Amino acid sequence: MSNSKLYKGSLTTIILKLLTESDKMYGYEITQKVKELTKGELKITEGALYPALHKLEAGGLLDVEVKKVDNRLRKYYKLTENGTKETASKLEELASYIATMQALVNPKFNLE
Amino acid sequence: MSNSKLYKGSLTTIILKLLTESDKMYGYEITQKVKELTKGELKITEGALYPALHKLEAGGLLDVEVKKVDNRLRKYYKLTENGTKETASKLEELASYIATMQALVNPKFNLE
DNA sequence: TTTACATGCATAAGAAAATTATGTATATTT
DNA sequence: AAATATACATAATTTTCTTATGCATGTAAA
Repeated sequence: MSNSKLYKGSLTTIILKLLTESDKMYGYEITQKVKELTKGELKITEGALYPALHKLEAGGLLDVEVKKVDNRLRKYYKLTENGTKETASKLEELASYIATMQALVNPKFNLE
Repeated sequence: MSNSKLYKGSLTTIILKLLTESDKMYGYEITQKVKELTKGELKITEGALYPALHKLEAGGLLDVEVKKVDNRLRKYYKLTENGTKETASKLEELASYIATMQALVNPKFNLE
């Protein structure tokens, strides 16, 4: 992660969401995808990414498959069934967070 | 703070923003105002709030004025000139964060 | 009447999640 | 040959929060 402190806490949500779209991804690929989607605004550091992936795996949300491509190791991660459920929950939390912050910061947005 | 991990990093922004609207506020008042504005969804804990206020004061973004009301102490905080500038910057960061997260999570929102 | 809840401040211990700094290794580009 | 890109990983430190605790006054409920 980088730049704004606000990104703290959202890395897991980002990883899970990307995996709902791509079936399986490896770590480096995730960093590149995020950089591309955010026009370089968000750069995920390895020090944040790899521990996060390991934790998601340990928690049963991701499965791993190691492959050797071009003589280099890749660890492909994919969502488990439980991971898919958790992703939906995380995305709801994010939507809720955004709505709450807009209500706080912008009087035009009122919570129902 | 409470509930979602996503609130990490946004407490300072919330405090500063509220102070642009209310001229001066004291700690307990801030907790109640946030609870009210978010329909109870976000509860700021004292363990997070008071250190945050002290840090903002130490950083020159807030000024303090102690008053005794109903035989109880209140520490009223207000934005300094520098605090007002920093608030604008923090609010831009928040808007940027929201736009970025929506681009990541919702393909309909694309960054320009 | 005393017990709970509300108001008002504060700090300390610990957890969570990042940053920064390294380390290893191979492949490609300059 | 050196720099950059690809690909993983961990350790030390920092930031920011939660949880727990402490003090003090005022009011409502049992």
